[in-house]
Amino acid sequence: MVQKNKLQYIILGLLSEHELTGYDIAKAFTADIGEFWNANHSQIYPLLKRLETAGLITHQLSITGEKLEKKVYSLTAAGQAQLQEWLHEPTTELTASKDEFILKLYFIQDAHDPSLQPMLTEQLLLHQAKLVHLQKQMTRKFADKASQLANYGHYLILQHAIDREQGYADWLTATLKNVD
Amino acid sequence: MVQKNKLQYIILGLLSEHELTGYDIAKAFTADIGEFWNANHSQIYPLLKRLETAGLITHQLSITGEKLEKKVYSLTAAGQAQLQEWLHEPTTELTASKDEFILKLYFIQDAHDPSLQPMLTEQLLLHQAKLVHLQKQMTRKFADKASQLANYGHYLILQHAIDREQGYADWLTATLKNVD
DNA sequence: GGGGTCATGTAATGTGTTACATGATTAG
DNA sequence: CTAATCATGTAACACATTACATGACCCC
Repeated sequence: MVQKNKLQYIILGLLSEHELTGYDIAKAFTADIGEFWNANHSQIYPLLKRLETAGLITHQLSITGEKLEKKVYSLTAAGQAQLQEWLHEPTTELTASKDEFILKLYFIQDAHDPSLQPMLTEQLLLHQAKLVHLQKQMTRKFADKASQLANYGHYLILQHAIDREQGYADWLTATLKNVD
Repeated sequence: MVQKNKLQYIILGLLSEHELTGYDIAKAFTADIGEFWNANHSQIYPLLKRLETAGLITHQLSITGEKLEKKVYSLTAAGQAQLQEWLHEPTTELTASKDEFILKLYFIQDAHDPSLQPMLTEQLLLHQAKLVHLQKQMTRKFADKASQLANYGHYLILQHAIDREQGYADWLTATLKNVD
């Protein structure tokens, strides 16, 4: 019942696609997954060890150049089963997104507060920049129908991220009009 | 840059409106603020002590009934200053929202996965229910223009929450159509 | 040979959740 | 009189971030 440690499922999920090193997994969070989850290598390396002890993953050493050792991890059958179990379990929690800007806004009582306009403008620029970044990713990764279907989940969440940023920007724009 | 304790600002912000007990503050997270941040009383009580030691808030005892003691906290001038500083500081981080459903979706490669349809439907019901809840709050709290202006920040973020849920639901609906 | 990246780890600290613990008041 | 809520706290644990630490490889 106690649904915990989601990072482990992300690791299992990533390994279900490709063999990866801890370093590769950490990088994934600066790329696409970073849109929906964050993790640092200091969290990942210990967890990889725990998952291996639990029999969900294994690794084999690989040498790059003369002596640089890499641990290339892959899923075991037990790990694959664990991943599938998580995927097919109901998802009933709607986690509150911790948005600092929204928090600040909440405490601005006065509709004519002079800081409102610059604050909203600052956020609008941030979200517009993110939107452009996401749209570039979309055209780069999913230009044709075939690539969309080949990695459908990824395509869907990228579309969702774009919609979300567009919605955020629209709300900011509409609010700015009322503030002027 | 040091990651700052944001909960402290929420407490300062809440106290800038009214005097409150720790219990009241905890309750605020099950109400409107819960949409954007979470905190339990076990986190709040120790922080209240820390904030008081730091001179940002004070409390006075109040007795309910025969002997039930309440600590009613209020902002000091230093606390008010700290709150204003935070409010007027730029907000440049766009925190990744940790959405477990999106995470699961990411790992579903196959566009024809049979679990896709029930998963999307489950989420749609959740987000539609939340949307209805938020819309009720909106009509209950901000029916007239005067109440909107009296608590403008609150009005804005409630509108944003509604837009967000509507956008989420729209995306799910559109995705379901493609999955059928 | 130097800067950026690849690669792996631990330590210290900070934040968040669940459980433990107690007792008073109020509304039905 | 009893269940729900009011009210406050601590302890243990889980999760997350930043800093510390080391060394190899690759391209210029």
